[in-house]
Amino acid sequence: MNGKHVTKLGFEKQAVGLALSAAHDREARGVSRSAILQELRDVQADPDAYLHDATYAPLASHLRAQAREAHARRGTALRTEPLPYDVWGAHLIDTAARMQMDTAMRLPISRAGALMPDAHVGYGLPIGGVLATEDAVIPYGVGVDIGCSMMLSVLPIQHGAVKTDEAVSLLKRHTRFGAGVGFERKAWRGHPVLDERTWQEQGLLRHLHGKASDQIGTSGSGNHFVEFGTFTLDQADLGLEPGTYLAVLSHSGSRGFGAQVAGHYTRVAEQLHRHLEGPAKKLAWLPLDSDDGQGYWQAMNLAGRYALANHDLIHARLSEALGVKPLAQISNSHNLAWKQHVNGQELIVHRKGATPAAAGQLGLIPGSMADPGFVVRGKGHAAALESASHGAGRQLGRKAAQAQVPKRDVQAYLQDRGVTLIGGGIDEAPQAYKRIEDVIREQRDLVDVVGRFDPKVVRMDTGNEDI
DNA sequence: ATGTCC
Repeated sequence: MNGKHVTKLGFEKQAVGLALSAAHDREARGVSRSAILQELRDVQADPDAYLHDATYAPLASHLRAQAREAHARRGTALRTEPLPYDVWGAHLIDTAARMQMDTAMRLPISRAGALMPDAHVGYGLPIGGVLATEDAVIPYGVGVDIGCSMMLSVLPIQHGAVKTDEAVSLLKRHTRFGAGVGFERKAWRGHPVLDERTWQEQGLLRHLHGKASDQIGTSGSGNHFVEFGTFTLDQADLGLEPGTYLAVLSHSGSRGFGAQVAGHYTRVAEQLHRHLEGPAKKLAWLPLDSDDGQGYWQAMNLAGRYALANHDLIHARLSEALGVKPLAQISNSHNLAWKQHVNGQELIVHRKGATPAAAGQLGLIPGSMADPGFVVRGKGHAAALESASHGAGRQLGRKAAQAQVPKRDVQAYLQDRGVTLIGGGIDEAPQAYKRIEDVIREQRDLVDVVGRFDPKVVRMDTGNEDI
């Protein structure tokens, strides 16, 4: 037996050496050449069956790894030209975000996409990007804050019946903000999501259950907030009479748990796609039918449910402190991937900072710390992959905002609108965001406005510089 | 977005 016999069977690279070494082993045991060649063909045909074989295990395990890599690289070259996609509010979107979306539309797994009017640059896929892929999921197509979401509770309380001081005190007592933060032991409350069996189904999830439990019911940093405000309905909807109500609006995500899930699977995806370079590097994907693809899908969906559980507890604590039950509650995730039929085909639709807006579907689109947010109803626009913006979108990056926006301008903006702010930073200044009215106007074909929320008392994490 | 490297 020599290398020629083995390469003739189709073994490549390191597999040649491993096959040869196994063959010599069998020869030494007196097995005939033709029998050995048949054994090698059998291992080749079904490596899984030989993973524990005394002679062929190393070869079998290597063949399996080769097959996985080949599977991951299947059709791996980028298209020369991006697939066409529609853009809403193009004049509000900078070139860099458009270029990121172009790169995403060149991936071999991409089938359709759209850019929302709040779009701006992110890692990999731009924020405000919607991307449909076939049989593959991109961790950075969902983003770091997996399951980041909104929730609104409309309360059976006259607006104005809760004074500013009381609202400030309620927010300080019943919400917690910031990286690594959880409720203190005596104030901690659990949630059924923490009892799901899913946590036991992956090593990574078992490992992160403690952190998730510590941080449940809290808000993060950056653009996350919890606020009291007035909710105005011009006509009866949501089971409510027209009028102005006291309401709570929150923006929160999956905290450290989701961030670590994102980090882990992004590394796995990048390892699988070492050939991806430049702007495409962060768009590395996982085949959905691979162990890692399934693992990400399971962890991502758990992070989505966990993020909504955080909102549940935020709203439960505040409602209970006021001694009321919400009249209506609305929520939606805007950083997640869904299985969705697109032109009759089931695809994976990534929304990274985009609100699901199927026909009739309710959603929440916030403005900024001192600008209105809107309850919207989707119109199911096919070219937008049934999506809308997730907010106003950044106009200035965090650093640019710190450098350009004077603190007194932010204070004046807040004062003009009668907004009281706890925490917050210049990087979250209203002046750093696009005008929400412009963004809503650009997507009138994607959503109808149902009602309007005006923030009055806002709590955020403390930014780099307080306002 | 995240105790910004499992």
